[in-house]
Amino acid sequence: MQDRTKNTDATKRPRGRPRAYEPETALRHAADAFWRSGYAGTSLDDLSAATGMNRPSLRAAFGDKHDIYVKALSDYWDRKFALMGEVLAPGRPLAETLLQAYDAALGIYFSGEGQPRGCFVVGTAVTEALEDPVVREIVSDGFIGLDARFRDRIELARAEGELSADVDSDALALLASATMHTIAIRARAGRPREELQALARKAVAAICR
Amino acid sequence: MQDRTKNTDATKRPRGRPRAYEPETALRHAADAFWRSGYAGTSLDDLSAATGMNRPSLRAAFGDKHDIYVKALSDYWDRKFALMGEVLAPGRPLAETLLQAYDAALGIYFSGEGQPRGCFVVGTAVTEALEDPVVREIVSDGFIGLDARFRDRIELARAEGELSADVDSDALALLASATMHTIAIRARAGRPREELQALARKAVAAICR
DNA sequence: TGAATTTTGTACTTCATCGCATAATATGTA
DNA sequence: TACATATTATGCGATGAAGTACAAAATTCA
Repeated sequence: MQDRTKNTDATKRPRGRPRAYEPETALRHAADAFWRSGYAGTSLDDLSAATGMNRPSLRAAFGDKHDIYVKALSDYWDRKFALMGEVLAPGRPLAETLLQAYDAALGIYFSGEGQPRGCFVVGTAVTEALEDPVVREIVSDGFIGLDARFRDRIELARAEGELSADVDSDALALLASATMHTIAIRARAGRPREELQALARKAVAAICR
Repeated sequence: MQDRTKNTDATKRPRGRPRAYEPETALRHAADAFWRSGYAGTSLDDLSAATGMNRPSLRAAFGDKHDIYVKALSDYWDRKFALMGEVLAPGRPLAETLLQAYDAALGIYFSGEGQPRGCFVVGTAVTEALEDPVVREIVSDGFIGLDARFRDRIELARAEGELSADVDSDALALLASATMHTIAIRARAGRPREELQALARKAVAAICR
């Protein structure tokens, strides 16, 4: 048997000096920094301060600034899609479902400590997408994916007779995505949460009319 | 009479060495640089290269980087509002009017040499709006102004019987703005112009249904 | 106890960025 | 022609940013 005096955990530790951070929470803190100031507006020192890691550790763990950003961006999409997957599940009226989707999004857009921050993608990645092919593809694929989720859910409502049979599910899905985008933009532009909730209600009513 | 041998223009020139640039075109070129790389991603050297002016001249003419950006942003809104004012004028069917509004917007979003660039506000200012109160207010005011233009035009169509009397003009205006925003975002994310034109057609059909 | 291993922390180098000081240039005015 | 004026052009200094080399620290393994 092996000696385990120094390792009280059940999990087997790797060999050298243990990490002083959890990779997932560190990446989350790095994302917070990017979320605040954007990609170009965030320095490695900012990331270092946000994560509590020094620059060499940051590099060893996640790569350079661009690598860190791409990881944070992908992680954001993952969480957003997971959330939307839950919220858009069938079983409730379409209007209620859409409203909850926007409410869930607002929960993310106003998740900053003290101040709102909008959508990570719309607020930071869209700016970089023009000159950064990697970011551009991640952003583009995400938007298309969200369109598809909305379309599937709306098409379901149409098939079940909740919407008139002659509506265009694609068109309504685009309006649903557009509403998400406009909320994301306005949140970062400082519009208050209640105003955006009211906007969502009006938009949903118009889409489901 | 004064001697005018050196001044062939009819306009009275100021006293010292003449400027080597036109302020308006220089500001436009500076805006192009910001439009490409965003506020934080653009250096004074970039602006210098884009305008052909050296840094001291830039500063003397427009102030520091932030001043230049704010001037470019305000100028962009001015031109966009002028364009929307023309396009949203009454006299044609609402659907045709909205379609032309999106077409005009696409004309701006694809006005870059060779490559698309999206909306200056959505693509660059929204990122800064979070931490820059001056930018935030300009952005927010602009969005609210565009909402109002759309609402007025839609309300006119409703009052004239073009839309059913029980539609909510505010709600439809929000969808019209949202459609503009989603087009702006997607253009910067690299979606082709034809796709966005098709999107606009579907959105307009759904809004005016 | 000591070697091996992995991470941390400090510091150094290089380059970019910004503001400003100063000289050169091009005009109008006397 | 000389001078005043306003701009352009060059360059310096301080600061920030990014990458990396190297020693110190904390752990596992023999």
